[in-house]
Amino acid sequence: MPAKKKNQVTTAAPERRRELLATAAEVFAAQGYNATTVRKIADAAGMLAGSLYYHFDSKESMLDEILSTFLTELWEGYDAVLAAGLGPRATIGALVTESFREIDRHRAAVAIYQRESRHLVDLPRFGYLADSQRRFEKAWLGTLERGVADGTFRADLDVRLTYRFVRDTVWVAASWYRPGGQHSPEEIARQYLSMVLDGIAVRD
Amino acid sequence: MPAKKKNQVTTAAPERRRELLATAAEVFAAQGYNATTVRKIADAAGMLAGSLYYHFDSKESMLDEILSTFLTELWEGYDAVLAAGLGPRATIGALVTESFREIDRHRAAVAIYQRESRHLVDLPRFGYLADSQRRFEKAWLGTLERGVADGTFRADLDVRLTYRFVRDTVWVAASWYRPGGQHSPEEIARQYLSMVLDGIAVRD
Amino acid sequence: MPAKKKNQVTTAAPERRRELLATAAEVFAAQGYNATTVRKIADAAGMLAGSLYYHFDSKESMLDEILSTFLTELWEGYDAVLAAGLGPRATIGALVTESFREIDRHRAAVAIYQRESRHLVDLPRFGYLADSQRRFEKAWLGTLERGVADGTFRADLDVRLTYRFVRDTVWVAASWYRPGGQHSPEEIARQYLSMVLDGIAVRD
Amino acid sequence: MPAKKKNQVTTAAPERRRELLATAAEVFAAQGYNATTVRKIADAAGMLAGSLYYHFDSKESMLDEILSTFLTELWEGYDAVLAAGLGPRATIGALVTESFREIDRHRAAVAIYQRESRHLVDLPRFGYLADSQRRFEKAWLGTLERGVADGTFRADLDVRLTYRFVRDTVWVAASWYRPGGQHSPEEIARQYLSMVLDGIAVRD
DNA sequence: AATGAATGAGCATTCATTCAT
DNA sequence: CATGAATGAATGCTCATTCAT
Repeated sequence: MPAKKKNQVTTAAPERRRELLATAAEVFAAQGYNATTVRKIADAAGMLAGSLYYHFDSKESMLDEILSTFLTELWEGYDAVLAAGLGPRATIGALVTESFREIDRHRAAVAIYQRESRHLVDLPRFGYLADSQRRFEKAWLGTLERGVADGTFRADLDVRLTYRFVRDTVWVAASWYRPGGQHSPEEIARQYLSMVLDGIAVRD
Repeated sequence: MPAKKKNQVTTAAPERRRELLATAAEVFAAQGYNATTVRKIADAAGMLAGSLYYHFDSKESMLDEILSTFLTELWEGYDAVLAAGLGPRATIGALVTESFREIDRHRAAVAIYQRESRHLVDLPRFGYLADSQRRFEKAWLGTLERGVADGTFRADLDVRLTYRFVRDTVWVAASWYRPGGQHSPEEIARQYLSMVLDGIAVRD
Repeated sequence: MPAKKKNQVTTAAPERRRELLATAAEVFAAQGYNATTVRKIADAAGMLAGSLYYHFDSKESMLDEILSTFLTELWEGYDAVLAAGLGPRATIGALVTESFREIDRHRAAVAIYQRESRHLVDLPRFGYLADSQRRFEKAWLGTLERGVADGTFRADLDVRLTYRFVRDTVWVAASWYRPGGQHSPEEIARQYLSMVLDGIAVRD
Repeated sequence: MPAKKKNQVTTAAPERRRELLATAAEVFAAQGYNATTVRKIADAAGMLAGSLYYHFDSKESMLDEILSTFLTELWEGYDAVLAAGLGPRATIGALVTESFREIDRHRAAVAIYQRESRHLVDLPRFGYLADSQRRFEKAWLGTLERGVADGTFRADLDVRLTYRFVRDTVWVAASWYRPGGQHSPEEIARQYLSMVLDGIAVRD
């Protein structure tokens, strides 16, 4: 969705570009977008601040590219799950698992998204964030409602509240998750699903 | 904007201070601490930027006072719960309920805390944040472990993971909760507890 | 020379005014005029910054009154010396002695004068500083020239250089002189005169 | 304003730094450190205020570099004199001459030093000023004492008073001295020495 | 591709001053 | 006389961005 303008040299090392974006994403995630100066990114990349402008139009366009790349990949995964025609419980399970895989792959982008998306949504350039949020809500809320309708999920809970609960529960994990830790994304997904679906209390 | 006639001389000053802090907290919560300029706070308070310095030493000291006031009140509530000698399940219930009450009373402070505490911890001035986090973990993790030991909570889940799950689940609500909405803090607490303890799936 | 305007209440405690000016002079001398905030003066006087404006029009008018009071008194002393019709050597001696007496009485004012007069001269309000400097130069330089003419002072020295030498030698003492120290002003004057007139080397 | 064509690449940078420091020193000397705004320095250098921060960390670090550069050079000269093993009278002569040469070379730095060193000494960063003052006193006072002991200088004068007299007499000259004037530093030194050593009065 | 140097807008903070009470 | 609260201009400094080399 974000347009890459002014890049006359499309053939020039897209590899370098990806490296620089990964570096920028780490710094954004660690310090926050606003608190991250272009100089810090440049330091981390071993160059001078001005040199970054050869590769990117602006600090904002780096953020844009980081977030849009992440969301594009996220939706590839989600769309595959949603197209599989699974039942409500299996769909929730697959979405949660897919989400933790994305957290594993794009930890920095997810952390940035969590922290910054609320105010970015207002900028025209980041309109796709709002689109994504709408699709996101539709996918999760719809699945929950289908599950309530067919008796898979409890009918005595407020569905919107439940949606927020499940959504937050998953994504907030990006704030403490570190790739390569003791739990694999799939293992974390399994435990989270178990808690969300069956609760933490022992059954009577 | 809130028109408060000046009280009988002696109570006037701390009242103004509280008003200004409430204003600042709203702006910090809405825009983030770094992105909030002193001018924005002053605008919201109907005065000029420099005038704020008659009441406060610095922007940072406003943040400090907002957070420390909130944490002081939070711990009054938590300490009362922990001193009550309840069982694990009732303790978790009371902590969750108390937490949502605090979110109701200090929504802005909680949102600020969520967004900023990670990097503030490094500043000596905000050392009490680290103290609070330690006590927090001890209270929640301890209660969960007691519950696993006495058979209240499931033993097949990773306790640290469960701790994070419950903790985040509760506090992240500050990002969407709006006081005066359709659910009271107690109602939200009840639904959250029901999800966390018993799960969202219908029991077989 | 500086006009005291807007003091409707001329009968009101001139004593208090003098106290406040003495306080201000000490702070100006210790920290420099620019680095002295009105609040520091008020602190030293045991009141709030705004309250000083009941007594004085501005920070600058305090400075004005301090310097003009000092110069008025200085010229009373100098004029008496110059009117006495002494010879060049006795005149220089009397001027030096009188100068150290002024340093003793107005140490703060002298220190302020030394530090600030150069740039104050440019302000219309402080035009009397330039007048004073001209009269000063005339008195000292004239006396030196008379002394050279009548064989009292050496003719092989540049008179202007000698003038600056004697002038600086005396006044710079205000930067280290502390009233009530081990040397009286008269004793310091005697030693200074001895050095300036006869030199520090032992005569062959 | 001083048009220097860019040197052969490598020498360019430190040259610019030196130019900017010279400009800053002139403004500091003319207006006082506190009264000098960064914008004034920038104006004098033909750039914007913010641009100075590409070259220097802060206004204070400019002052620091100006003073430490001056003191380093001063002590090179003084140390050479002190190491020469001259008698007291020749040592005083050489020190005075060297001092006027430094005033000639670093007029602005000397004026700044005179005006600001008293309060700068308290800042840890400027601790070297106190060191320098101690060495300074040791060099001059020691030489005077040696001179009194061997009969070169008068024994009837207070040595500390004499020290202050000689010290101030020399350095205060920086406040009126203009390089390129009618007297060379050496000529001024000769006249000063003649006055200090032999006095301005004609010998009986 | 990258550097060095500069721009210009904006920021937190200070401070002399004002004024109703 | 003095206070408490505010003003508004200025200050040192930061930072995204530009651009000639």
